[in-house]
Amino acid sequence: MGKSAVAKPTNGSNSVAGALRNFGEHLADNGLRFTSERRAIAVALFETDAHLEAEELLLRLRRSGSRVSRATVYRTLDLLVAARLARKVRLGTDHNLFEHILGRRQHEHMVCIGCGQVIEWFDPQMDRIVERNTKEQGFTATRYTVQVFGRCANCAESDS
Amino acid sequence: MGKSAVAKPTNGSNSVAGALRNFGEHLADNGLRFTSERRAIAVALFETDAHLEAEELLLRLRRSGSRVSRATVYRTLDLLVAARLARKVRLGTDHNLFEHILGRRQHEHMVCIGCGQVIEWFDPQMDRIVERNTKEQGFTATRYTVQVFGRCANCAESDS
DNA sequence: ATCCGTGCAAAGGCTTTGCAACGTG
DNA sequence: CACGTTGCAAAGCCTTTGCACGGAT
Repeated sequence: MGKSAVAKPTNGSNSVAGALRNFGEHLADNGLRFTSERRAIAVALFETDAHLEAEELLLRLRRSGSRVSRATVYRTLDLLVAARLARKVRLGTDHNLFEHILGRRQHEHMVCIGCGQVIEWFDPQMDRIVERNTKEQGFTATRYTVQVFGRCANCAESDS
Repeated sequence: MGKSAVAKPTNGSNSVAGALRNFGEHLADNGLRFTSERRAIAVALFETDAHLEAEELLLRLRRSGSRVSRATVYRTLDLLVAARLARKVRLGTDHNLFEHILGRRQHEHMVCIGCGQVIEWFDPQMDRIVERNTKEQGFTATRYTVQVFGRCANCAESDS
């Protein structure tokens, strides 16, 4: 398990530059090209800490003038995941969300079923629990995800 | 959180009868009918401890002579989930799996990316971790799920 | 030239839904 | 007779893919 990254400030503009460089290297290493479309998509994902669906990302790109296609968005997001610069997560809906992992440490999610808000959380004990239980089964874990559903403070309050 | 059920032997034929009764009550409470199709689908789900996709369930039903439609399978599975007799889970694929919860205690899953095997596990500390972290956020959790991906003992071994 | 990348539209795969026919209370 | 149910096929949705065109090496 535990590639528990060092805690870093979340997403400063300089780290975006670094991540772009990493993406470029990953592409080069695989004989792929760092096109303007790929760059635009990577930047759009890197510049937000939100969990975006492909469609929303496409929208943002279009609003900022990029004319990339939906297909390229999906293809590039897969590349970013392969490059370990992004994560694809499923939070109770029928579609995928993408989040970058620029200097963000490993974390899990809480999803408010009232307003949809997503809260990130991290507990150092999670690794231990997973490790203990997988070892017990002779299982070698490579990754795990936890999703908690419920109501956030605001929504719980407005439950009259 | 914690509706951590009492641990009971998994799925004896008598508990199936009980669950069918519960299902019938749930339907009656909501002005719905306990049809032969619904009964057949419930039984098919109750009699296995596996995690089934709707299609597989449909196949089993057809093999055993029931001529239910795919639509009815989906509709009934939703009813079973609403009745809290089944759970719908997503284990890394693009489709849902269903599992009954007859006297099964709360549990999480480990999925082998080699052979697809699903191992159930439970750790009493999970509840505490979730409780502690949600409380910290003023979040009221109603449920949570954990999925661990990796290789099972067999598959890890055959990694030459 | 070769090979990778893009856009578009079509195809895919799972799931839901509209609708007419059907059965029960 | 009313109303819930079912089956079928069609529609929906997100995501992937085939293909021809274009660009970079």
